[in-house]
Amino acid sequence: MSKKSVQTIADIARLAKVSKATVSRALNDSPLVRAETKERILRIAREHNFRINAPARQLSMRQSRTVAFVTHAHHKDFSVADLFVLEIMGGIASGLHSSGYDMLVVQVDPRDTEWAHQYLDTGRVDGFVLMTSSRKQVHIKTLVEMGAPFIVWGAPPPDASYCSVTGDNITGGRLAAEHLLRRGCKRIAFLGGPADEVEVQHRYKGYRMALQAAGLKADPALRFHGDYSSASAEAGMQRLLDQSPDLDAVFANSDLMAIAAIEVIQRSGRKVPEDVAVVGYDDLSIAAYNNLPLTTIRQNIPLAGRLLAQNLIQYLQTGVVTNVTLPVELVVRKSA
Amino acid sequence: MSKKSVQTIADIARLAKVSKATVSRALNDSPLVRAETKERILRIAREHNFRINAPARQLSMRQSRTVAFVTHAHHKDFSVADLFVLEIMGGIASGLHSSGYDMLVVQVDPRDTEWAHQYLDTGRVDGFVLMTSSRKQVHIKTLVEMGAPFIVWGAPPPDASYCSVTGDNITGGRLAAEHLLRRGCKRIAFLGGPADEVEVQHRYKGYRMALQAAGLKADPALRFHGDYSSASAEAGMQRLLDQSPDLDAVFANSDLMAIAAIEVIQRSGRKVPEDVAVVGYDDLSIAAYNNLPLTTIRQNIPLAGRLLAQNLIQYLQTGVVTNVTLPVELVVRKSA
DNA sequence: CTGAAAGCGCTTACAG
DNA sequence: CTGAAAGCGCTTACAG
Repeated sequence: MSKKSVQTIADIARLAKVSKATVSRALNDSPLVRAETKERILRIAREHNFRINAPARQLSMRQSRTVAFVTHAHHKDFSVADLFVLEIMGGIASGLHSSGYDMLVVQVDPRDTEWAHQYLDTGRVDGFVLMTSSRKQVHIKTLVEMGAPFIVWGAPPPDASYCSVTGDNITGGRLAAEHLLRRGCKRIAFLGGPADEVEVQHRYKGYRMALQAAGLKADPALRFHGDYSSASAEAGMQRLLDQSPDLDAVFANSDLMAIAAIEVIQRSGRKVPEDVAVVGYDDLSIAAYNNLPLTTIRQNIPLAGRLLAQNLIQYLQTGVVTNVTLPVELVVRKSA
Repeated sequence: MSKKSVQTIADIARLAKVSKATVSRALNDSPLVRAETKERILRIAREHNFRINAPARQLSMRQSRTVAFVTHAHHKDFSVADLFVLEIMGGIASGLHSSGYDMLVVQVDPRDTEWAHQYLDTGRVDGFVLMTSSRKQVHIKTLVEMGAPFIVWGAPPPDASYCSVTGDNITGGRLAAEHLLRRGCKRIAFLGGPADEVEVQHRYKGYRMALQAAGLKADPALRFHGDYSSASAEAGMQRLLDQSPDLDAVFANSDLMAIAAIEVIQRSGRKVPEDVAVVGYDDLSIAAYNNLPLTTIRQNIPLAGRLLAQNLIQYLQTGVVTNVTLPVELVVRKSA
């Protein structure tokens, strides 16, 4: 109601006594317009609170400057199990925002194969950022075949031709095990995520390397793979304890798994970290807040989010494929 | 690359030997087109994997079918303190999705007053959903003055002319206190959120009503207001314990506050729930996962999210203003 | 440096 | 029920 008269570049053009083309150029800071003309136009636009129409611009330029953050909740609804998603999403949103991009969040049904088309072919988004949970091979394959621009959080296969950012999982596994060894632990269990994930394999590799360097070898009986859920961690921890009552440490593949493991350990009458030391992974905010603050491997999640955003945008604009590995660090608190 | 030939309704029109207008009508399921014509067009569109161009449609219809979820992280980045936001966001996204709307997440700087214009005046979104944290009076005022369509989570002032959905806070407070009274507690502390929030006032009112009905009166020394953060809850709980060492129960205004309170209580050498019973609020997923599972007042958060979406869309389409109050329920677990 | 004109891909009065 | 045409508000060759 305030400014019904000045809504389009045509209005500005009229006021500035130039053509729409010139207004458009001025607004886009084109070098093709004389400095004073540009200034005058910009001033008028500002005075009248002019805002360029996004859909018109998108239609004309054939790009949306919008990126879809694709995810699906672990269960039906988002819960604390999706805390990682929340934390990284903040970083992604902020990274996109600082480059003038918007973030659409799309929750896909894991069985849906049309979602990418639904968003890309309609011109609603320019690209996707995928989380580990939505990073099924079939999805990646579809995206690659479509020629869809995307970036994934997580380790790519060696021959991957798409963008990714991932933590340094080998070092992460090594750091966790080394810390535990330094504490004097000898029977260190590996409470892992899914065995078929590269990340998990890398963490195991780092863990094994550390053990070997200490003259120990990885005992298969001390290895368990869950799915990152608390439930799987509880079951796994129980099983490890039953099979190997002498274990004196656990390296869990996520903070949530570590928290669940600690409960099981405590319920068994053992003390953490005295009887069994536990190190987690991720350093989610909850790790520090936990009843027993977690010793864990920090992945710099907000930074990871920002890099996902930046590198996807760079890919969109230049076609450059980047694969970045983020350093991780050990954060010592109370659980080990 | 697969279908360079069939990208627009003009292509479909050519194939179906009708006009673009007819294709458009068929695609929009207009009653103005004969059933068989419609079917034929739809079939052709499907066969060629046609997807309508969103920006063109948005430009033409002057609406984006996109809604902004506006929030700002408690701290710089999202953390477990924003779990409520994550959980409700899931509901909102799913509610929007089922009506064919998309969700943009926009993180606003609390000092920014331009954000609404930036998204609405540019035609990027049709409306906003605001969380309590972004629901500052100044923002609401701006939105109302702009005539911006929006809905807020939280209790509106009695004379509000905008949409809202909120929990039944009076009943929530009453239920919590009644449960504690039923357990035999007599000295029940109120560990509240900000004193100036209607929600908090309502919860206090319900709490006071329950006490009065039991012949007790609310002791001001047992009342503390924080800001929902763990830190404020810790400080508050400590103070309450110092001032009133005889307290035997706490009604915390969020699950996160309850969890923090429990820690302080336990550190003081008291047992929960034996010495001090604690009830939380919200029933976030973390309430059940907590080391000591929380007795709490459940707000059906996913449902709340879905209603926020639905009612905003209804407002966008019909102008009908709704204010819904969601029932709450007591969930008894271990902490009280 | 600037403008006239075409084009982006839809929708929707208007006319039949 | 169907179509021709105008219009949504931008951008960008093209010509000067």
